[in-house]
Amino acid sequence: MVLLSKFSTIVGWNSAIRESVNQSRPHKALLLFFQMKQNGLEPNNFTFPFLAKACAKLSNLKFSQIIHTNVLKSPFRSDVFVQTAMLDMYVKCDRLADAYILFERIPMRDVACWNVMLMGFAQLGFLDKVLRLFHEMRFARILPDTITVMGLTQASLETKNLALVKAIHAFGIQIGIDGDVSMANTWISAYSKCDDLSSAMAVFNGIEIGARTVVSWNSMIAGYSNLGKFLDALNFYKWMLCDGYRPDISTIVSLLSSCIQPDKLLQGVLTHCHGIQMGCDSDIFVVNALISMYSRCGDILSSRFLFDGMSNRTCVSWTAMISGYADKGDLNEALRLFHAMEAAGEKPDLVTVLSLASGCGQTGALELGKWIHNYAFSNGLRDSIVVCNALIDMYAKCGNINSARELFYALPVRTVVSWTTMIAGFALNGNYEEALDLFCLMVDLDLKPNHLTFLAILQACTHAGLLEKGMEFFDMMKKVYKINPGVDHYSCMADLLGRKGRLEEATELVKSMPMKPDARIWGALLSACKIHRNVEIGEYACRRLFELEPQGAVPFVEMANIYASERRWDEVAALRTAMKFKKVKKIPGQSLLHVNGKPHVFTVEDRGHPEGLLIYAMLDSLALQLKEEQYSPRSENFVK
DNA sequence: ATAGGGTTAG
Repeated sequence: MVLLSKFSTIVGWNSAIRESVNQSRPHKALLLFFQMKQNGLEPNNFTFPFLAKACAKLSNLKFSQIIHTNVLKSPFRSDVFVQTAMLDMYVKCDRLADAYILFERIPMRDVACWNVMLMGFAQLGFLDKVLRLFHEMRFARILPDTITVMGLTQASLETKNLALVKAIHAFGIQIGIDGDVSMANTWISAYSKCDDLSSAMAVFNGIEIGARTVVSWNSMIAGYSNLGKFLDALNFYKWMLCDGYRPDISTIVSLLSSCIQPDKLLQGVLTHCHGIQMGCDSDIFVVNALISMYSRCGDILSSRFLFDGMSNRTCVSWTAMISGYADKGDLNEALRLFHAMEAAGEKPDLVTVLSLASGCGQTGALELGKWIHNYAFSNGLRDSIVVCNALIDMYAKCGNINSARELFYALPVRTVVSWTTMIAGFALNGNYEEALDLFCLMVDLDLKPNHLTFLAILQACTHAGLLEKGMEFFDMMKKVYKINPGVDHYSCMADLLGRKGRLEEATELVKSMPMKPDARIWGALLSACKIHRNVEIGEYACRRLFELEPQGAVPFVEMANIYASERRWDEVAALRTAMKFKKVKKIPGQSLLHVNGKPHVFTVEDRGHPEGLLIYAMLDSLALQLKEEQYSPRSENFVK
């Protein structure tokens, strides 16, 4: 009886449709709309925006077009509310161009229309387009509101432009919208995405305590999580709980993403437990985050357990699982899942291809890499600069520098990442001259090298032994480009100086570093001392290295080699005893090769390979040939 | 009618 009266008027239908949309059941809303039409009732200006929202949530173009046709046939086709809803619907279905055409045809555009377009462009990262729209909007004397400023903030985020975020923040204060919580939340996340957590904190503290929302807390937690600061994130979470706020899915996902480091498995498991206790462990976002957390922390079996237990996997779930296997070096399983994904009707996207390509680079799987290349290009990813960069990197890491070069020169547009990848690729493959030439060309073209570009060129100089060039670039980086060198840059320079026998300068450089030198730097210095037989500095580096890694065998072995080269046998013997006493073991170096898609692992003096006899016979004959060519391989290892 | 935090990669 109640039902009958409810559905006898348009108002009844509208409220039912509104309810469905608000409960995140867009399909039900659309179904109600079709039933309503069958009952002979026509939608009005209140119905259409709800239907548009349903289509937007589904991101379904077909349904959107049906709704749009109904609008055009209705008397509400020039209602500005309805038109705005149509714009938003097309934007959410990734049809920005269609939306823009509609937008230009609206005679009386109010602030909401402009905001929809602005947001659409902002979320795709078209900063210049957003700024132009904003200027046009001001020219049309439309007053910007909180949503406009949120759009501007989002657009400047894509380029991590902190100065622009600050300018927009100032503008927001100027027009008096800084008291709005949603606005403050946007600024919190904007600042934290630009790595300026003190500004984010200042905005957070500026919100009245009673006015804070779960989103305010989540934004702060996400800010710390993205920088890998688990403890700070967890403290914020604790305060949030103390203040009586209930965490939601985003809170748990953010906390999980701060555990994505090999040594944070325990934190990850505890967060998982807490998520279960809070009842948010079955949400697809949380499960996806868990899969990637477990696999990145090295516990791929837990990832797989969760993955296998999922009832509906999205592209993200598959990709998280695939990249877990690819990073681990298990390309067979990664590929098997990739095919299973296609068979399950889920379309691999750009990220899936990127994960596989980087997996191929890491393991040197050239044949599979070629296949990925072909797959990417025949699936519309030819124009993706990110994919091309990943492929260049993959070819370079697999040692196929010609294919890498070919791809690079064929690119229609190149980003700094493309240049950097290519320079690093040349450096890795011993094409030092090409690396230097490319770097100079880049500078000539007025492109700005970044800290990674400089790292690549310094590595090229180090491996080629070009001391003057290296120093020149190191200076250029600091003085011309105002980039502060990181640990890796110092490491390169110390290595370069050390190889050239300038051990005192190398030591001075390491001591002058503004950050704590890591084990690799002391290791590089130590092996330089080995080449140049410097006991004094060697002992110093050895001690520093021992402080950092008490269980490592490398300092013992290297130092023993230095003593041995000076024929100081007593010290060699003492070191050997110390090694036995400390129970340090040297893990033998390994070499990995892919032959016909199969990995082959070799260690020193390893005769275990099925074709070992043949391989070593081949090596012996190579050694003979080298001798005939008057090349004598050097071996400085007196101690094995 | 328009909006804020969260998953995969770099």
